[in-house]
Amino acid sequence: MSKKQLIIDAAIELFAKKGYETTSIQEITEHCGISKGAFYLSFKSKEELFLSIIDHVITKLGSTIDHLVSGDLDDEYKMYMYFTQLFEFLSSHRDLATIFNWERPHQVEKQLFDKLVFYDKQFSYTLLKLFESLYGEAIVETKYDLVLCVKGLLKAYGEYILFEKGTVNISAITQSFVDKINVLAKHAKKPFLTEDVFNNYGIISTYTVTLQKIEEQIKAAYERADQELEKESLLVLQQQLQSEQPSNAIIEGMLHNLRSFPGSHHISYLLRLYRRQQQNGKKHG
Amino acid sequence: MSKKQLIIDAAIELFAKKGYETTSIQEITEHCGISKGAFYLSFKSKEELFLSIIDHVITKLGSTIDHLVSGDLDDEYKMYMYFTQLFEFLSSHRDLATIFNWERPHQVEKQLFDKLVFYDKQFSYTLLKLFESLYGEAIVETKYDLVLCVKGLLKAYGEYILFEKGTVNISAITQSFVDKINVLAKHAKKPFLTEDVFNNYGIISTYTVTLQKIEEQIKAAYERADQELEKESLLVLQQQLQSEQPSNAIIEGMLHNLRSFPGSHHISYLLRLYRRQQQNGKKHG
DNA sequence: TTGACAACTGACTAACTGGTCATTATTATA
DNA sequence: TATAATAATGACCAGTTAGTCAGTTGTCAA
Repeated sequence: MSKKQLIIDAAIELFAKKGYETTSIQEITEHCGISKGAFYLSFKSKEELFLSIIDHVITKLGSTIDHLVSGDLDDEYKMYMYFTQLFEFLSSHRDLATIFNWERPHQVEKQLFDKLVFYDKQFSYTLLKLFESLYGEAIVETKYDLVLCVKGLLKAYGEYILFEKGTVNISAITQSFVDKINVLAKHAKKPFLTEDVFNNYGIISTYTVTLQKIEEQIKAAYERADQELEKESLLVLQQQLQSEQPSNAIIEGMLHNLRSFPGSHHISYLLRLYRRQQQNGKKHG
Repeated sequence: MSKKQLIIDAAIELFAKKGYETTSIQEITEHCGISKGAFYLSFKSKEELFLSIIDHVITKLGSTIDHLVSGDLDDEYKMYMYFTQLFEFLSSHRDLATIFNWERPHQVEKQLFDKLVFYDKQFSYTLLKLFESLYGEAIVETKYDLVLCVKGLLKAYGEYILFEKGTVNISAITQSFVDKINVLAKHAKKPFLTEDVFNNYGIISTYTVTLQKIEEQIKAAYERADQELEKESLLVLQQQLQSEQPSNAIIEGMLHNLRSFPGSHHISYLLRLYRRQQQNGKKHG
């Protein structure tokens, strides 16, 4: 196992137990039997470690779940599988999930906050699309409200899973969960979060990826990067985005160069979204 | 305004903005224009300040809501009013609610953790009783599950209120919320959290107040106390609890002596519960 | 065996923490 | 006004923190 992974694993365990603020780097290094100096060979700072862990969990969860959404399964079954995976992930990566559940970044820590807000919005958007294709016209008035409620239910169920020390019956919990979604979708007729209010709240659909936002991320990543290849790749990437006719191949190549670099997953995510938006724009325009 | 209140107000503002761990006493004292030494004239430590804030919020919320539960209003209306008060409290004490929502004590901070867990259980219990008297036999299988779900929904709605900077339509939000509870109570038929599972989870009804637990709290309070009257009152209270025939009058008197002492509210809460338990025990035994 | 290079160490720094206490300012009392 | 009592101060303490860097150790090719 790489040193980086060793540190991440120790940190996840300790952050889950004691919290980010109250866990010192000293403790982390002691816990995995390396020196303090060695830590700074792998990470530039404590904050970078934390960002790294977030990327870690997003990548891990994303790789098991993302393909589900884009697959062409039956919608009902898709939803069932989606939450099964989610609950399974929670129960098999309890420490990781505990950190996510407990550790809330305050607005002060800008980068961290933005990132989590972004993933949250993405998640909401995924749910919205799922519900739209499942229930169609029936929930046109209540769909935004439904998303909010389902996220709330998820928190309650998730917390139960994290709390419960023994094994959890994932199948039973998922069935119960999906039942509730069906019930709410079918019978709840007094939405609070309608589209109007919703746009103010701005959880989901109003979030558009702009070139500027991506460039900000690239710039931030550039400052964290230390290897030449990474730095150059980020520069090339930025140039491509600013040019009139960006080359698909070069962009893909740069992302490939950056794949082991913390934060690159987020950038490529943004890029994918951005391109999808552009295509939709063309279709509708 | 008393110095204590001045500090509490400043602390609430800063804790909400920056978090408990990352807010220093220096910052708090600077924010209200007093010296560091003056802080320690009002509070023994940073932790006591935090415990004080919790008591503060519980007392504030409790005094506006508690009488509702014990009053003899129509159940449906009672539920509506209950959540109205709750949402109103959230939106008019946003900083306070933000702290409660974001700041999670880790098991390490034993006293704090116990206290919050306790209030959480109390809240669950209140909901359970409310639902039982509202829906009766219809939810006998699903009531524990319903409590869990409602708490989840509450988190989602509550977070929306905290997030939303402008004014919030409390009436609309409550109607929507109550509608969801009704829908879930009527139609959700696949409970996950049945009584069995529930007892393991142990959120609610399995929580029994023992004399030992109360004595622990008194002991902890004794160590925090600095005035003679408080100390003596706590000692007398403990003696009364241990004696064969505790005197109601003395206990009430001691609680009265302690009413301005942080934490006394919690102790009297426990005592009320304990006595209720004893009475129920007699009835059923 | 040598030497170049990378990996690693842990004492060290500067800043900050919660908390203390001798000193000073303010107020009440005589 | 003089004296006692109380309130408030901020320099100071011991401890901890993230982060650094001169020096040691290990590795491997020549």
